Amino acid sequence: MNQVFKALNDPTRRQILEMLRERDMNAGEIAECFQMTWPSISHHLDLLRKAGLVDSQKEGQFVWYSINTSVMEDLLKWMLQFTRKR
Amino acid sequence: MNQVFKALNDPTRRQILEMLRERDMNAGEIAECFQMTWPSISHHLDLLRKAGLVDSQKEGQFVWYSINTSVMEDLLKWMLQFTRKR
DNA sequence: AAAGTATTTAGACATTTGTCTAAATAATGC
DNA sequence: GCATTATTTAGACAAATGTCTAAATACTTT
Repeated sequence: MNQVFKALNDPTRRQILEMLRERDMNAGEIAECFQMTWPSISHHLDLLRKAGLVDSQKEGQFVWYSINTSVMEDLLKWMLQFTRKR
Repeated sequence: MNQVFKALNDPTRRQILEMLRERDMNAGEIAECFQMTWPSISHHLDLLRKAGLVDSQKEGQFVWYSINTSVMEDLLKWMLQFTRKR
């Protein structure tokens, strides 16, 4: 869970998640959406993947990224404890 | 929203929130639950307060902290977008 | 096999973060 | 008013983080 919170604690990574919510994207497409070098984006994707928030799959020269909502659902459960009555 | 994610990105602060979910506590009570100096806990409480996740109220020499779930609900909304079908 | 495209790895560097100690502020009780 | 208790502020410091440039890896096309 620690890794999930860590991964979400960056605006670039959260934006990547929001983009992947719409459709799967390859690393290059993602990088082009930001004014940041490819290695930086690659690093962000790595953190998201390690946190289990995205999956990656190599297809030819491209690496496709997709969102993995199951971890997000775990986080949701953690958060729900605060909104329910004590 | 940035501040909220920042505040949640620390195990001590998350534990404080979980404790405050059960009951309001003063700063000293909270500090005693951790093997950490009071100034460190005070700093964590400050970040939680600035993120809007807790409220504080002075009463005599004590400062009472309580959880504020409205910000947590905003976060919940952000998160729900990922679990719903695209 | 050589050149080109897509992506990651390695290493450096400045900034941010979490913790500490020491000192300051504020309320209470003698 | 002085000592005691509760809490915060200030300042220092090591560790973690986000970004960059340069180089490496892997696949494709010629």
